[in-house]
Amino acid sequence: MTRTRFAPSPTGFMHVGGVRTALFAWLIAQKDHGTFILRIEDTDKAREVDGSIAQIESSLRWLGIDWQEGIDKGGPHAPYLQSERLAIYKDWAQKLVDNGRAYADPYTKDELEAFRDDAKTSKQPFLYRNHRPENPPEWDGSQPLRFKSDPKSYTWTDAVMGDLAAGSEAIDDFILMKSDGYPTYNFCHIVDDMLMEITHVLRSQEFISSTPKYLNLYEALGIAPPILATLPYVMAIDGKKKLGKRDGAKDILEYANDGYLPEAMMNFLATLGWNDGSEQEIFTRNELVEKFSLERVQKSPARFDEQRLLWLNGQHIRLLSIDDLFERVRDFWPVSAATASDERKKTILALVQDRLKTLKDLSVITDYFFADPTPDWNMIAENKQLKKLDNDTLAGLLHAAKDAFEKSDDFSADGIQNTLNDLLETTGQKPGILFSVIRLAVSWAPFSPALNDTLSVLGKDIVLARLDSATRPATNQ
RNA sequence: GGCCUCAUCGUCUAACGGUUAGGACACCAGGUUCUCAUCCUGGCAAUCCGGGUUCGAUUCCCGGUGAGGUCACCA
Repeated sequence: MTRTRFAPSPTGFMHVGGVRTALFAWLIAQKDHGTFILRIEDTDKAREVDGSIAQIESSLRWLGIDWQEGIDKGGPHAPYLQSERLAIYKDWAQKLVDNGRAYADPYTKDELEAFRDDAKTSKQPFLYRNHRPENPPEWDGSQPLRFKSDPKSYTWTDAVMGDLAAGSEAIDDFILMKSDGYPTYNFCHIVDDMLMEITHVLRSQEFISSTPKYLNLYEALGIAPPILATLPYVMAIDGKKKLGKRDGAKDILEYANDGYLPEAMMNFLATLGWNDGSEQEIFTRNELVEKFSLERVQKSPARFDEQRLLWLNGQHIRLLSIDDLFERVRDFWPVSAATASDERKKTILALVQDRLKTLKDLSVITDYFFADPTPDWNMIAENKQLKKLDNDTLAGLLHAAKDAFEKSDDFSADGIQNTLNDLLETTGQKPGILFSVIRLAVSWAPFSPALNDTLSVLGKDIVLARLDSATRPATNQ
């Protein structure tokens, strides 16, 4: 049974790179009806940031990634917080000491630094094992504990990268336990993955160089490594660097606040470095679970293209039913909509659904439905059709429209269209002029839905009032 | 510097050695009685370079080049 984990360290918010790793691990577990585990790797107390764990959890929940085992849920291999598992790591470290596969590091920081400087000046890679002490002191926990490696070359198969190889120079005596009593990632992730029966380890590219070290440790521990899958980086769109926090990677929750749909984000992240081989671009969550596979993950890094994310967001907004969309946009209405009924809001929502790229767009493009807009005469002066008309003509058109609507009993969209068509004949104007005048007079907005729909939703009283107030200043000018 | 990895339109990508190298985003042009958006149609645009292997290489091999990673008491 497939068991995967996402194991972030609580050092701040989640950005898209980290979320994608979690997503891929979750997808393969879902696909196999397996288990997805959230483990928190808090072994570096200096870098820890308060509130990170809660933020990681809410980021995953927002995206719709749920876990079956974790610090909040418990599970058969609890605890899932590494700082609560220190005794376990110490036990395993002791086993390695007893087997002669680990030893205390006797050097001071300065001595180590000197070794490194030597390596650097002679343009050699630094290998601690070249300085392995002959008679290391007994490990009492106050010194770092190092792995006594068995340098050899390895070939292994990566679920994404295929066959990989490295020589013995990639193997070194790395630190297992730090002098503060905490284990290093290099050690404890291996212990935990084994104890938690993880079947697939997914992580990003930077770990590829240290994989031979891990393979060496797996051997020393006498355990079979899980399936390893290396994910290529997500790159910043304009740079050649991987997308990281210091390069402007945004908190994934910022996208939620900016009106992005979690299913759009999931679709975007999944197809960033993966495709199913078909020409399908839009995937629902279920389709992703069904179709995802590590074999089709790209080997090379992909750039984070926000334009594509924006497009996908629009596509997913259009896929939603009005009722569903209505639930999603609750926090995005303009303040003027505060007293409007749900029914009215849904009617308006149906009109603007095709115009939304993000949920945040809702506020600006619906405001004039709820509150009287402020006339902006420049919109007429700058309109390429209307600026040619003199004020009397404009006022005449507005009066004609007002008269026609006043007499009309049918204020449905169809009825209004009939009135508008009649007006085209009686005024002898082109739609480009007549409709623009009316549209601006009732909305004073740069754009709006189809005129008949807009007027119908606004209602007869408001339409007449706005046409009237647009007439007066125009005649006075 | 050693070691490791990667390489198709600007971007994301497709193409079990044989295709006019396909699709999508973006961009440009046109269409849908007004605007914006949607939708539709069309356009622009790519196999890093050099050698092999082969009747035939985007595809396989070798060598360059370029990019990234790694060589932490960080993960």
